[in-house]
Amino acid sequence: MRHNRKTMSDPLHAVAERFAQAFATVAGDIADPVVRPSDHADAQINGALGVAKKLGSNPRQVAKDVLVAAGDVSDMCSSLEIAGPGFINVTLSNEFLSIQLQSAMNDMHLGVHVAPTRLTAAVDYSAPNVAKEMHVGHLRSTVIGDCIVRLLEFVGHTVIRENHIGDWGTPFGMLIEHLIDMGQDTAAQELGVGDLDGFYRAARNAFDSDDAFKDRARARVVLLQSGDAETLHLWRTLVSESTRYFNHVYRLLDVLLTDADIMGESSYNDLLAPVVERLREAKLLEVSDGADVVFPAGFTNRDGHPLPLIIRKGDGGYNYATSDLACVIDRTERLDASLLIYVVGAPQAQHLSMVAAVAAQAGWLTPPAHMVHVAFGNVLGDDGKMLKSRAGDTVKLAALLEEAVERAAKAIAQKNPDMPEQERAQVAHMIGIGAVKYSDLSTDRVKDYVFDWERMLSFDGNTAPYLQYAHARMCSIFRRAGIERESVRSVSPIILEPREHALAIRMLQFDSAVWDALEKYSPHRLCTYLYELATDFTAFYEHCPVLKADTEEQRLSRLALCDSAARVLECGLNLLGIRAPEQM
RNA sequence: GCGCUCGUAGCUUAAUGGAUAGAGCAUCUGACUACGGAUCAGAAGGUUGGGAGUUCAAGUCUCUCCGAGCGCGCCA
Repeated sequence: MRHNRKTMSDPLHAVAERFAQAFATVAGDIADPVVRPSDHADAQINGALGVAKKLGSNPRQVAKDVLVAAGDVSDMCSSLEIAGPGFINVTLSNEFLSIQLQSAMNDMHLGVHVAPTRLTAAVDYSAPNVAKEMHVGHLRSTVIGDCIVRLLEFVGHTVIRENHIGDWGTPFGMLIEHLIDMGQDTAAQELGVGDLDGFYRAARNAFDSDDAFKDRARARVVLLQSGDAETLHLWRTLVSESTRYFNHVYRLLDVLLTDADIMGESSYNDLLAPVVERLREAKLLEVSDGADVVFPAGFTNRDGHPLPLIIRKGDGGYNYATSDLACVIDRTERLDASLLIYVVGAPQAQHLSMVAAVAAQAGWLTPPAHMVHVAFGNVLGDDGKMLKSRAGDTVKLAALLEEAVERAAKAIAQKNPDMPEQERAQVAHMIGIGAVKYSDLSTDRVKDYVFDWERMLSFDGNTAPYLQYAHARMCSIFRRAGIERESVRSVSPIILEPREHALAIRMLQFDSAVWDALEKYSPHRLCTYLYELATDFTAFYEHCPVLKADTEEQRLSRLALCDSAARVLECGLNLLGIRAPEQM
């Protein structure tokens, strides 16, 4: 009985739907019931206040009229009370919750409704540079982008992952010459073990200190751009050794990116000249200080004059604006994407909005197609400044992830010494990486956050290990009970106790939690939901005996609730890109 | 100078314009030979940076001031 749901499972939506007609009747027009979560009940209906204002009548009276107009809703609500200035407090009936929950749990998406219109989305994220180490700056883009990709796919959109790696430009002259000096095999080995920074530094050093090298490097750039076969071969060595290393980090990080997702800057080389041509044909191009530029409306520089987007530099070269525009064309015209997502740091906001403005003016980005900048803040050290290593340089992402796994392994060894060595290593990976990712995803992405090992690896509070532990407990009940989880999936839950009631509502809200996170491109909203789910579960678990339930019927019902909670939690963590071990 | 982002308990933070601003950590008080104590229950902690405005209702919207960060023509 597995199917894709078109309807929403969140009971608050059901309440809103049920009361919509009553509100229309009373208001004489379509009026939003304004159903919200409540501290005073399962939900509160706030719409009467607005309607009363419009009608010039008493809000409590409006609320009364709405209740009359709604008629018998006892199949959904066990109690409706008018409170305060005109709120309607709603308590949902246990029978209703039981039916809804069983239906949601029979669905392969656990009640999350599919997108009403399916889109093709291109998500631009991660984007490391060839021959440069990935550092914490890439962590956020990669982890947030990965989560957004998973969310989009989950609700049925088609997603094209775009890893826009930095594989082109003037630095490649010196990098290739350094590669030649080192010998390809030696260089490949150095790059292969991940010492990209050492390689880059050495090349830079030679470039700065050796004039002959500098001349060779400049000549090499020309060769590269003219497509010289030998030069391209050397360039490919650099790219492939680097991507091999990126893949090592991606596997460690447990994200979806593969080689198939790589669309480096070099991929757009042939599209750069057409960008200029098409802008010229569209009569948008102007010459300013020897450069070809476009002046999009509404942007000014520090003198208050129009701010240009430079399409072609005075020396005839292209720059990042050109290739970003080429990307827009490629994504809208070749890939037919209508949702262009950029998971890029907040400082690039102005640049991206200028690109969007020019693309729109040129007709390459016509509604409903649009660009979304999923901006994020910095990772800070405990001094409140950009995270740096003790020596003061950037923190290598790989080293940071390895430390996370080590720390998690230590914690497990201490708390669960009986776990076999090999399993411990796997679980340590899930917990360590999960902790890093969750700490990145669990606060509003636009803010900076402080990187804190202690806090992210704590088993208390809003952390990945806490959620993973809650999941492991849910699973362990079935081992104790000696039955398969699947065997309780046809049980219709009996909801009686307040904690069962609260847990059921929470699970049904997975639908809106996922959509809320997706619509705002804010993974932390899903994190908050999962944390609340975990705390609701532990409260239930504490107060409602499962294995020692009064009757066999109740025991099965509660086991079904445990299984459902585990499924929702695992699915939610999965959407965040975090694994949920069954034991830890 | 102009623009963007941020400012919430000691710390880390949440909150579709809705009632008494919700959590976690730390602190304090309870529950135990425990369905995994890697737990649960409770207490205390706030004039949401200041001020004004819009609204039946503002942490949320508008304006202004203060503070922090970032951006503002040929780097990406």
